[in-house]
Amino acid sequence: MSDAAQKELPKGYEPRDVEERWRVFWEENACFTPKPEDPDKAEAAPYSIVIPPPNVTGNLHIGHALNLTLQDILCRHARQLGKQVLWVPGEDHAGIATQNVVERRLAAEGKSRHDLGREAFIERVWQWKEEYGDNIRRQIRAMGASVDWTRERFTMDEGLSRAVRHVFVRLYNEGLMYKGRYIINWCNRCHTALADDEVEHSPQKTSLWLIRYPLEDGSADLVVATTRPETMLGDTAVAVHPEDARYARAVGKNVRLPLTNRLIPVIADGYVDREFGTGALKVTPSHDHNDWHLGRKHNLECIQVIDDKGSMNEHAGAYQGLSKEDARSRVVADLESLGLLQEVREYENSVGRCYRCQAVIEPHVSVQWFVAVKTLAEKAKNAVPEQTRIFPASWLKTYYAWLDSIRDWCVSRQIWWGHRIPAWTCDNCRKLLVLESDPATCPDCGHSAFTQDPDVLDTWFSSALWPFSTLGWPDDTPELRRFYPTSILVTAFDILFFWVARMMMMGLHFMGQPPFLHVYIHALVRDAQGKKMSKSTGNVIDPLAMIDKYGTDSLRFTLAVFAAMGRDIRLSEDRIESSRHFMNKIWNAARFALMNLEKDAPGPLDVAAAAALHHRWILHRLEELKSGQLAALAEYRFNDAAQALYRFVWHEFCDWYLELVKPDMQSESGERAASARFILWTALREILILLHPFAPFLSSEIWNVLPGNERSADLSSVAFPPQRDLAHFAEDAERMEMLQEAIVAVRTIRAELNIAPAYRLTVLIRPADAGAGAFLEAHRQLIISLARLDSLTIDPAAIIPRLSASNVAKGNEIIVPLSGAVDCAAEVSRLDKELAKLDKEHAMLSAKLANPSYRQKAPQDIVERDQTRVAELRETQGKLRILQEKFVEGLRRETEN
RNA sequence: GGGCGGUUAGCUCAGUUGGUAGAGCAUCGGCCUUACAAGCCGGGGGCCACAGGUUCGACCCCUGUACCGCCCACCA
Repeated sequence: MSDAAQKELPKGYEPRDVEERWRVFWEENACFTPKPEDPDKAEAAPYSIVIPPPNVTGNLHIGHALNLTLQDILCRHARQLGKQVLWVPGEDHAGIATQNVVERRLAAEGKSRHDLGREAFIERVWQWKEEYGDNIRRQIRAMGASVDWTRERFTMDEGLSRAVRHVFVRLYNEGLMYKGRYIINWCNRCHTALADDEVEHSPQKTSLWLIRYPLEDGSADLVVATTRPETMLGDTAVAVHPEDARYARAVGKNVRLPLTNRLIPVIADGYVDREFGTGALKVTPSHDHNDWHLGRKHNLECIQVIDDKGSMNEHAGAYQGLSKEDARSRVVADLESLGLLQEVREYENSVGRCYRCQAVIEPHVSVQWFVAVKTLAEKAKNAVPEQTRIFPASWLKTYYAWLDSIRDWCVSRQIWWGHRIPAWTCDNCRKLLVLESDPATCPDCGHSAFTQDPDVLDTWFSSALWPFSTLGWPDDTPELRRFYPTSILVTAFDILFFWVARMMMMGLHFMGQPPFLHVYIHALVRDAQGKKMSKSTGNVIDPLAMIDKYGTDSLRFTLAVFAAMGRDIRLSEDRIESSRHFMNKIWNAARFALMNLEKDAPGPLDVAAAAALHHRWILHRLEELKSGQLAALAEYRFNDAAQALYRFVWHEFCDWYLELVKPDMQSESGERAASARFILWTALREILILLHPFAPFLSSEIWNVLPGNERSADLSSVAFPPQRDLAHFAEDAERMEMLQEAIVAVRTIRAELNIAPAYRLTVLIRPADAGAGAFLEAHRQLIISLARLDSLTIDPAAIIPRLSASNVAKGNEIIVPLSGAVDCAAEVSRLDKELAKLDKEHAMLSAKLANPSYRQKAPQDIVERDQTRVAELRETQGKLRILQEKFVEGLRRETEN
């Protein structure tokens, strides 16, 4: 940091000037690039995280910012604890999403992907990726993420593609990957199959049509209820409940399907809900998931009437060529004219939509590749919580429930952008070959012409391998040996199933160990309406705008301080602004310290024997902060850690300690100033270290100019400050409160009686006892300085002047003689108010203590504490009343004279 | 239908093992006290959703109710 060499800080903190220099510094010095085989680090514990790879298509949104912030806090903290840390960055190719984006671009040029052809289209997507992958890289970098860029990965890069093929082939050979005909979720717009969890359900107003299906023998009509009349053309049965008396006679007979005149059987199945609709269900195995299962069970024919573009096909007879929407109206109209439409009811059901493009999903029967997940899911389930712990644990149930109800995973997608399925068919003998490398000759017939399966794999297939594929698997690499399993996965709950559960399955199956020891599931950052932000809806907030306006550290600190476990964050700009205030506060505290410190590091001094009270106090509090932070971060209580830091730095270090230290600095005594300098320097130094995981830029910048540090001092490599045993300061720290209360008492009188802050008061203190008197006497300078006094008399026998405002603090009577024009009524009512407050507390406590069972059953220390408090209150009230009476009397004599 | 979470100051939210509540912003009063007006000092403001229960004692534990939100499964 050569150009930041002047050991002086500008007046306000300007993040923009500072941040970029540090990003460059960290990269140029390879600060976050661990060497797994470094003998010096052999003793260090490994700590690793793989980044949840953002989509190449998107911009980083505020949710990513939260995700990155939390991971970075953990990584930087782990480095401070002496661990060898690897954080692997990377991006996801996001099959459907990316293809959609590029296709939209092509559409703007009036072209479709088919105009380009597969090769050229994929080339086009790669170009897009190069452009936008860089965008995301810049944004991760902007957040200050301490990732190892030398190990950046992309789900479609060569190594990961190899891992994907390897996994596919092994699963196939193990019988866990199979090709089968099945009903799947089909998106007409994306023109591909989707996995069950890629379908989002939302309510929709529609109608329930009641249609009459005449029995073949003409004895009666069966009335079925449906929300999709157009699919009736593909009906192959009508199902009723086996115990439904209304339909008992119809079971086993046939009905004549209207509009087609096909005969279809009436079957009985317990699946049918007698209460719903008419209790008779039309069964269309080709176009409904439940009907598909029913059809399989009853060996029903499967007639597909809607094609993969959403139009009626040749099996739809007269309706062929119509869109499914047009077919619906025509079918309904035709039924009505035939008198077969009994009723139309208003109805609301939920309709499945594509999670990428929101188009309505059509159940569709086709040949797809599936992963048999039963055994994999079982392993994933059993590994939690013994091998992998989930935070917060409330997600356990959800995790188990999902794995319990999981169905085979449809992994083939009919798009072009993605990992091509490594399966070939021999052009000659039709043999299917599943291989890691392209086949040369057919093992059966010796021919060498093959056709590769045109489909690609689900994006989440490669994502599932991420924790080990990024470390070099299937090769046996030093990274893999050192850093697998990873320490923790940090992610939002919305991809718990898509991603986390599948990583667990694949990691356990292929590595024999779970992919991570801990999973921390953080909040979702929601928009102003509390709605989930998503790339496809476009309601995202650009964290870069916040960074630009308030600085990265402010954004990071805000996200951390609100990251309470298990609760969503609704982010607003004024919160980020208040974090900026905090950053600036620290900056100025540092400026003050630097003004008072000398060029070289002060000291050394025996901290455990620190002389003055305020030094002992701040050091003691600092130790408490340190152990608090260690505990909080170990349990992922980011908000607790950040909040404790905030309170300590602002309200203890700045509000009190810096003020207390001012007189030291001006002191004649060189020794006193020297020890103050050392403690100030020590406290600031450690504050910066504690702050660093949360605000890496600001802390680094200040660290860099702190006396005693080299010009290129790198805070990111500085260890967490060793803890000191300062338990013997605890009593001093407590007595500090007496001082603070006395000072506040004077300030309150000043404020409420409207005495100018600049006016130097004369104050008398009648101490509670000899001990308090000696104590206050010993620290009279601090009181004079912080309460802005002219003179201070500490004397148990001090005469109370006629007109004087007063307060009682820990039994000490604080008396401020008044002169000149004073608002006397204000003082009387102030004391009234004060007394009323004490009365209330006194009444509450004495009622409690009057209860015999309380005195009997409550823990002794609690009872004693209350008793002490009551005695204290009584004493304070007594003194305050006397002081008030004296004041009133003084007033009266004034007026008499 | 199943599961999860929420209800605390005007707003947005914290609250570690039960000992009657805190922050930020907002608000009121006073201050350019030479680190910081992005600041300092002081004040006001809460039957902790409601009803029961356990307990000496409940924001906290248990049961139920109301409203809000999310996830999963979906009755055609």
